[in-house]
Amino acid sequence: MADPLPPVVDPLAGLIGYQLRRASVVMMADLAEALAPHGLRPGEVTALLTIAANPAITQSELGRHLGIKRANMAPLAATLAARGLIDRTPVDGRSHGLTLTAAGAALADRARAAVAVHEARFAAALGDQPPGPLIAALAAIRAIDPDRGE
Amino acid sequence: MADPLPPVVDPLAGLIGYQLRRASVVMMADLAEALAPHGLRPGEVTALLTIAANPAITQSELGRHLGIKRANMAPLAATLAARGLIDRTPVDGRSHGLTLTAAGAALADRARAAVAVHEARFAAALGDQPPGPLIAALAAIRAIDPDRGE
DNA sequence: TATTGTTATACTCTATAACTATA
DNA sequence: TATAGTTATAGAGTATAACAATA
Repeated sequence: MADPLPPVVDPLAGLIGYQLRRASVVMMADLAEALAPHGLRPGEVTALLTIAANPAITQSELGRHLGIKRANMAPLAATLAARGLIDRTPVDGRSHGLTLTAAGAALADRARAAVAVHEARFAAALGDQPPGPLIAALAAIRAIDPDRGE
Repeated sequence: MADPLPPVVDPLAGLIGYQLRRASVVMMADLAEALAPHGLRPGEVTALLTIAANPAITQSELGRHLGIKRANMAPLAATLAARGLIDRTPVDGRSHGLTLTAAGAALADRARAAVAVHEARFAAALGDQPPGPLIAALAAIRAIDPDRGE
């Protein structure tokens, strides 16, 4: 009979960075699928939900908070405005305050619900483990370079 | 005096997916910096270290294991071969077995050391928490869609 | 002088589709 | 019919540089 194939030896299994990256790819792909029916992508939802919680936040504040550079924030905000989801009103001569429109608030509500279902699926995968320590560990890793992405 | 700026409210802080993504970006950027002096990128190192641990592994096996599609594995393997880091020897008429050259093994050793230093910096950020539960949680998340990336 | 917003551009990673050759 | 490898191509996300307008 045929020799059983030797299993692949995985020298990366114990690496935090590797497992972090693989888990992130899986979860982002699942989130993208969950949001697609709403016509939204992950980055657009983080913007919508943060604007909902911070009316009149400026583009640069939003970008700093989400780790999105100004150069990449501009087309994102322009897209949301063109779709009638946010209003951009000048706060001074150079800053725009971002606020959800009624349509944007309604879509944010639907997106928030979709995100909650998606999150619950993954939280369940942790089994007995509560998500708190995981989130704390991830926040600690992020804090090593909090300015990454600004 | 000026009003203190109201702090930004973060509705995403409790989301596993968001923290996972942000932590992954920070850690991948740091890894890329740690590997740049060796002329390697993160994806190339995962390939080198996995080939080192699995001599004569085929491209498709390697890609399945690392979550890299065949279409993206081809140029990666071609680059490593062109740099003299791996040998590609036919196992049958259609598969290539990948093995490190002496230069590839030497570079893999240096890369492994650089990765260990990088990993230790991040493990230290966890403070009292041992990395085991974090890695287990990340592996559980990945297991929700283990075929992602094949 | 520093900040905000914008545009242009490039690089990396990931993805699908189509093709050839071989099992 | 399925698998291995390749090529071409497209879509996101992230990055820098340069610019105009404003603080």
